[in-house]
Amino acid sequence: MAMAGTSTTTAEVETAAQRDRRSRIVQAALALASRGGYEDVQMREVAERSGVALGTLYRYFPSKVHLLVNAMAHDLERMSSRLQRRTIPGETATERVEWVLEKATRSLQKDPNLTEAMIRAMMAADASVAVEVAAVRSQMSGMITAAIRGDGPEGPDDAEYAGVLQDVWFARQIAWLGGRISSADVWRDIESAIRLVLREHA
Amino acid sequence: MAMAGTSTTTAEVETAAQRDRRSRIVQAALALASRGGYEDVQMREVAERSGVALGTLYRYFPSKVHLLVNAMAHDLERMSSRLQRRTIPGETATERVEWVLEKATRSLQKDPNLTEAMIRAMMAADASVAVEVAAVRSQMSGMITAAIRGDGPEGPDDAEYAGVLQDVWFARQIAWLGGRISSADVWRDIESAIRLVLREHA
DNA sequence: CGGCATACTAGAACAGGTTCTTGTTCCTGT
DNA sequence: ACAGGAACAAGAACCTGTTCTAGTATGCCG
Repeated sequence: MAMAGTSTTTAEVETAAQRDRRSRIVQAALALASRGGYEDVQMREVAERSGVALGTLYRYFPSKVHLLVNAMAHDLERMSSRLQRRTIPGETATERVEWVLEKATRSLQKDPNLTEAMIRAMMAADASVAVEVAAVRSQMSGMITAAIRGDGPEGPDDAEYAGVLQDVWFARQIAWLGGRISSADVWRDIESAIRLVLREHA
Repeated sequence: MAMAGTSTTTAEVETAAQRDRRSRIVQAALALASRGGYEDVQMREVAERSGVALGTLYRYFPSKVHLLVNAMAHDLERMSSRLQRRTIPGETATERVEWVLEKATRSLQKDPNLTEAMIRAMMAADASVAVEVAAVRSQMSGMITAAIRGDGPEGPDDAEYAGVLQDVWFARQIAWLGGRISSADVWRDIESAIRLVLREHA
């Protein structure tokens, strides 16, 4: 009885082959998402393309939503680390946040199908995906707060600003997916929200 | 050819029996949503409970999302017309908006399963549901702008404020559904967004 | 009344996400 | 090397939203 734990069980570590499978799965999902959006990411085809059995796919990602939210976190991570490697241009917080969010928006909307798949997955996420969703939000919050403070000190309300802006950002993306506003409106509305939230932040 | 139109075709009018069916369907959907949320609203059971064939259900509401968004619009309409019949209490725009949104939030969260079903449907809505979704948003915007102006004149930015607040409101509901924040946090975050957006509005 | 389009019923059929079953392969500790 | 369990493959099976089919009922126009 004693010493229950990490002996025979997998625990946390993955073999190289497993990292490989996981990566192939994510790549297949991204490719399919890019081709036809959320509904075109079919689990049977993801499995086939990544050369794993359907059951194995479900062992790695317990649902389609998990898979896509994971892929989104992965994408944002890349973008975020690219950002950290440079100074965000702009004199004011407003300018810097506009720069960052425009870059993020543009980068995502360059591939509308992929964006649609990711946003839709974020929206469909229930409590079982909380951890993955939190990772995505944390990435975005980090980018926004970094832009707010520029090279200055952190403000006490920065996190709150970032939260509201992120909410608006997602909501506008959904409105776009829902055909209620155009792609151009997305950016116009986000920009206006930035000015509204960050007014008086010279 | 001439005079195409409302002769034999159904056009817009519904017989009493049809209004009745439609109402029974919505009621059945609401009951099921209240029982177990979005996933418990199963189209076969809605059909059975409302005494119509599955095909007929789909004639009235072309998808589960249409059905639930419609139900939500119906609900908000009741709430909105109740609001219009009284004066919103509060000295400042902030107080009045807080009053209205808290009432709306509380009213919805009194039945969490029902709320979950409706919000999830709103999020899942694609372009084909744009009209119904627009109706819901318009109801909410109306309530918020009415609260902002109180008995005063309409401000030029009221619609924008209402839009941002509504985005935050929905986003916080989703965060709650996604298990990322608690029911109490929902209200705290919305309140803080109201103050942020409406600051300096005495 | 006789057509005739439309609405409706009952139920099968289809589609894609998810789960389950059976047999095989890989890894780990001894 | 080997026993035993975890991971995997292949595919059937299940569930629920959606669509389709065949037959029946209903209302309407001549």
